[in-house]
Amino acid sequence: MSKCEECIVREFSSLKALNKDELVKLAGCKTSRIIRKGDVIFEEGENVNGIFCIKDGVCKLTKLSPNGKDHIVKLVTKGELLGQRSMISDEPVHLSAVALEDMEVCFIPKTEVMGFFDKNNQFSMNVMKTICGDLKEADSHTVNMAQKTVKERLAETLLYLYNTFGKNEDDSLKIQLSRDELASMIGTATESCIRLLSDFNKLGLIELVGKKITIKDISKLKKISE
Amino acid sequence: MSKCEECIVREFSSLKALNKDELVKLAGCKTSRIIRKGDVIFEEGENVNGIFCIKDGVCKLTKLSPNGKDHIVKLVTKGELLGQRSMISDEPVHLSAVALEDMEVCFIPKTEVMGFFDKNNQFSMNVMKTICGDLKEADSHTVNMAQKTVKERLAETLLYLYNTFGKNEDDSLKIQLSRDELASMIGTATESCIRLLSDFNKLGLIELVGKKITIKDISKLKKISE
DNA sequence: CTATTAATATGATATATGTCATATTAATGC
DNA sequence: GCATTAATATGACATATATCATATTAATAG
Repeated sequence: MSKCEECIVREFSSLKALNKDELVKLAGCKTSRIIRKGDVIFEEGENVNGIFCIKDGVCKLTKLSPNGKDHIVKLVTKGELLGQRSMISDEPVHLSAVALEDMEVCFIPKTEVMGFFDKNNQFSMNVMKTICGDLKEADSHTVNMAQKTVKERLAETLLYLYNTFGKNEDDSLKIQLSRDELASMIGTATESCIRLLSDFNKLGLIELVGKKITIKDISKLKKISE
Repeated sequence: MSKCEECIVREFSSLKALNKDELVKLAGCKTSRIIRKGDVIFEEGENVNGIFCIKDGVCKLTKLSPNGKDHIVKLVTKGELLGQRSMISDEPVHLSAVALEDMEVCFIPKTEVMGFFDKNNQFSMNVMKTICGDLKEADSHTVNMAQKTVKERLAETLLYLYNTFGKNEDDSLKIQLSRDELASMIGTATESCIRLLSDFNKLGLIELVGKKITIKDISKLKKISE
């Protein structure tokens, strides 16, 4: 069983507030899992009863809309936690989590984590700040969806993917999303997404080679995204 | 100086976790204010350094989008708190608050509230749960904006206003929003909002008399909202 | 390696929604 | 009470985006 002390999640997440004893205790109750690309970690409405620590990989959080389409609400990557809101609210998760790449995660049961809230105020504050950050981001997304055009949202999302997940040696975006997934992030039809990517390509803002997307003109994309 | 013990905000908000001593302390440091309809309580980017307790009235929380239009993110009413996220994140507020009616609010300085986080775990949990609820709601709004039509959103919003704020003796919606504000809630142009209201009126789903809106057919509105 | 399926791409068209113009009505100040 | 401004309403039109059809290309299974 690997040590939580040296884990990347401990370094970047709310867990950084835990002391040695607490981390040892954590290591004792966690379970590790390998998750394959496309696998479902949990599904909207499920009772998760704990949190996931992402040691490696990226997943999408999606929400089913009444019309039956999935919408990608957020991408979550290594170093981050999953399922905090649901645990605190003591409710089923309101989003589904699906791996976009092979992942390595640990699961910590709710009972264990809830104990830290009582005993470790810094941990509580960290979790709260994380969720507050999520809330701010969510509000901003809502306004973007309501006020920006699809083109603006696409430009913004491409820059977000570039800034958050970086690029490969050939400069293409490191994170691989299907056109369908990209469309589901920006809230549009797949065809519209493809069409606009095609337009951006023709304008020299990006380059499309197979599934690979390469950002060519950051400043122009920024301008388009407003 | 009025007592916090008997205040409606104490009854409904996270503050219900506070004991008598804590409430007395609160009463000593709070400042009361009357706010007139249309007045700004705080503006996006401001440092608020505390929270507001809404004793009476309703306000809108708005966010300015890059294109210069305001979007109404949320309505907040008596019994609720304002400015928690900003206080916890230790950041400027990311939304503006403007009174939709005459309001009565109390302001509690940050220093005072932050003390409760350390000493009163139930209070911490209450605040966390509130913010988690806001987050869930915000995600749901994002998906609605991305996936639903303006018509669906209008129907949904009318039902929300009806269910949350109730009706007058003449059955019209208690809360008074201008067409402009309603449009800014559902994320559309004022003219489109007016047009759809007009359509709903002709279909007998609602009744329009001056600014007053009366819900006539809840189940059909529900159907439209999906 | 080939067959089958899924993903990407593009055209044609329909439709929802935004924008601009202009009434009409209500609210407000003097 | 009248003038001025703001809010509501409606028409005409432009345009962004969705939908449906159909290639084309890539991925996958057998």
